Amino acid sequence: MTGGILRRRENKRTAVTIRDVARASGFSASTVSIVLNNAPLARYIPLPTKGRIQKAAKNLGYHPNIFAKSLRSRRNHTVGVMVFDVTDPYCTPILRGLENSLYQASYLPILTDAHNERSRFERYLEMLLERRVEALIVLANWLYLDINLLSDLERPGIPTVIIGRELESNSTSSVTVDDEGGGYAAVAHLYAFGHRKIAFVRGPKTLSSSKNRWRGVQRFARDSGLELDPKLIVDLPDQLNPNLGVDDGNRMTLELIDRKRPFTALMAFDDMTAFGALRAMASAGIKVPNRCSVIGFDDVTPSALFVPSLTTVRQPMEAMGASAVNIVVDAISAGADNRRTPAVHRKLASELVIRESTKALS
Amino acid sequence: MTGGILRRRENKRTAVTIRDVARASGFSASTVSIVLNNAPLARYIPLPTKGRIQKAAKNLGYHPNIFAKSLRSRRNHTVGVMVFDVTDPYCTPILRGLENSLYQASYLPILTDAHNERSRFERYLEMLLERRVEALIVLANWLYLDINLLSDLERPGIPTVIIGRELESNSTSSVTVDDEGGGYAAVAHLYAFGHRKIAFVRGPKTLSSSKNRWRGVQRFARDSGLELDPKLIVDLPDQLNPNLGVDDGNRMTLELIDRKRPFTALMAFDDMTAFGALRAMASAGIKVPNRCSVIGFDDVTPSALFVPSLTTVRQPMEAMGASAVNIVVDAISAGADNRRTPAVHRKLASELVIRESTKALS
DNA sequence: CAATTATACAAAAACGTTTCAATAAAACAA
DNA sequence: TTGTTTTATTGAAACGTTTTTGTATAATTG
Repeated sequence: MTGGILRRRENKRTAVTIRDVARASGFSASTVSIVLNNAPLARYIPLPTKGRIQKAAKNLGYHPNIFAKSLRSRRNHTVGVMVFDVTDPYCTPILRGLENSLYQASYLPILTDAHNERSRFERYLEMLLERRVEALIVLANWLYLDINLLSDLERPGIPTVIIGRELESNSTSSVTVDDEGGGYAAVAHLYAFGHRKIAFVRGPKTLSSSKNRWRGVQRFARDSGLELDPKLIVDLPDQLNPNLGVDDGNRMTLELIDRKRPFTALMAFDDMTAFGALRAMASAGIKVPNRCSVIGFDDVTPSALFVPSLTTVRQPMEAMGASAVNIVVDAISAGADNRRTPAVHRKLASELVIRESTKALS
Repeated sequence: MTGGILRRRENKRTAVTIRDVARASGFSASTVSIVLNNAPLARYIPLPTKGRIQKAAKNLGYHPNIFAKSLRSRRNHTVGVMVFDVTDPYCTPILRGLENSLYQASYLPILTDAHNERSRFERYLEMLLERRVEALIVLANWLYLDINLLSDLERPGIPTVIIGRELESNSTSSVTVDDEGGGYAAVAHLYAFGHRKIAFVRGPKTLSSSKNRWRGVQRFARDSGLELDPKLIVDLPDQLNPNLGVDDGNRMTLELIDRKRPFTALMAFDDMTAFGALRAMASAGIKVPNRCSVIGFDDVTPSALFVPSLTTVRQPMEAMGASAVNIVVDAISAGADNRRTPAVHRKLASELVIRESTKALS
């Protein structure tokens, strides 16, 4: 009645094993294994034999037991992906990039989310290592707890790459965006549009990207002679939830407005902050971009949807994900050949995306 | 020099096994296993013995090899999570819910993203089954290719739940939101605010949530006597990318405006569509909510951030994720005890969230 | 005191692969 | 012819667990 050849030993829900294939094809389990895996020895096996074995395997619907396979080969084609907060829209495009490249390399990701809690991060790290993932990709978005996280990540003997942040010790690979260049480009854009009174909502001090973006701003200021007015600079507080960046951005912008120090453009730490700023401006009756331009950073998905759509500095997030996979996959195969690979550090260029929220001063 | 007791057999990077623990503690491997797993027999093992074994294990830094463990127990505490598009903001909160509940149950998720491609979905399904994931959670966001997907999902003999859609055949568990109730609540809200000329941008016809939300609208219309003007109803085209819903929403709204048929409120299929509508209104110079109210559906993260923030019908996404995990975890343990579980279908209530984009007619 | 019954542990048999070493036949070389 | 290499296949030994069964002792019973 069933189309296929068999149902398996009646009641017992036992899977078909390599020995079943051996029996059905009339060869030994060894030969079957050799043929089905195209092992080196397969060179000596004549075509007809191969054919019979493959046919038998297909007929029986044979799928090698992956546990047994892993036990022997000590590999499982799985990598651990650790994010600090999935709900951060910054994550998703990177996840997409990771997934896509992993798929092409026939790896599967185990996803963990630390909720920005150190203990949870450690527990997950433990779990992933116990499962013998072949590599670790850490998505360090909005990450404060770095001090000894570093040591945690250097312990395990598997390829590791961290996205979005470079560890002080260079021994762990990293993929970052050129924050400084991005910061530079952002002010440069405002400046080119004629803005001179520019307000800044900087990121939390402990975030390295904060520092780097600001460094870019300073460099541009020196290069161009732009004056950075301390009265127009505020800092986001340290804060564990990226989505709350909006509230902080809103609050800081209101404070800025409150200072009665006029400005015609505002550069926000990131897009979330910029959203908050837009809201603050709206509530203060300041039209964007007519009375004030606003620029963000990251180019998260909502930025294009907002009204007005947000001018921002795009991080090539999918590419960053792809790059990270690239690094660990290389390292994995190097490890398989007993070659040693040095850590690699890639810094990707950011790109200015001009939309509606910035406008030339008339 | 090293704090811990040992480095392992010098050069050979071989892990510490249960036999090492046995040797170090002076007991047999069986005993060690029994103690470390708290197997039933552990009842007969005196405390001192347990102590010595645990100490030895800790000293050696013993971690059971999970491959071997899985091979014996045929379990791996892993579930497959299949989404159709991670970049859909609707996914993230659900993912968070899934992750959180899985964590509590000590399961780890393998995440796959079908990119809305049938072939990719099938390949991933294959991969997950080969890995013997213990359950499957399918996140059917923005899903068109359901016709034989259904049969695919009923084949594998593992607990499966589908979020966001109910399959015609009831044999696969599902977690859905009360779309009809949500649709009802949405119009009811507009109606309560005095709106009578209401425009609708309905979802793609092939989406079951489209139909159900509309059914809710119709039911309210009957209940209240509200007249649904066909001239004020447009449909989103079938379309594979949820993020493009914004463009479509924009286009459809412009068309609606073009019809010169006045309306004071617009109900969009979902938040993405509503964002498009907001943009269309802005470009047509229609102020929201003063001249026209707009309501969405879903309550994706950006909805709260928009200016004006979006009134919408919230799907309890985290709860949906949690509920799905709940269902499969129950089914897994039922399966372990050889009990049979029937498919369960949960329909969660939606919740109206009133924000700035709707306003009472004055 | 003999006969049970608990208690405390261990040997060995799986689980399903892959791979090494062995064997045997065939092909080739001298 | 004999000896060597190539071709074709296999048995058995891992991989590191868990679990079943077995065997001692020690404690308990009648």
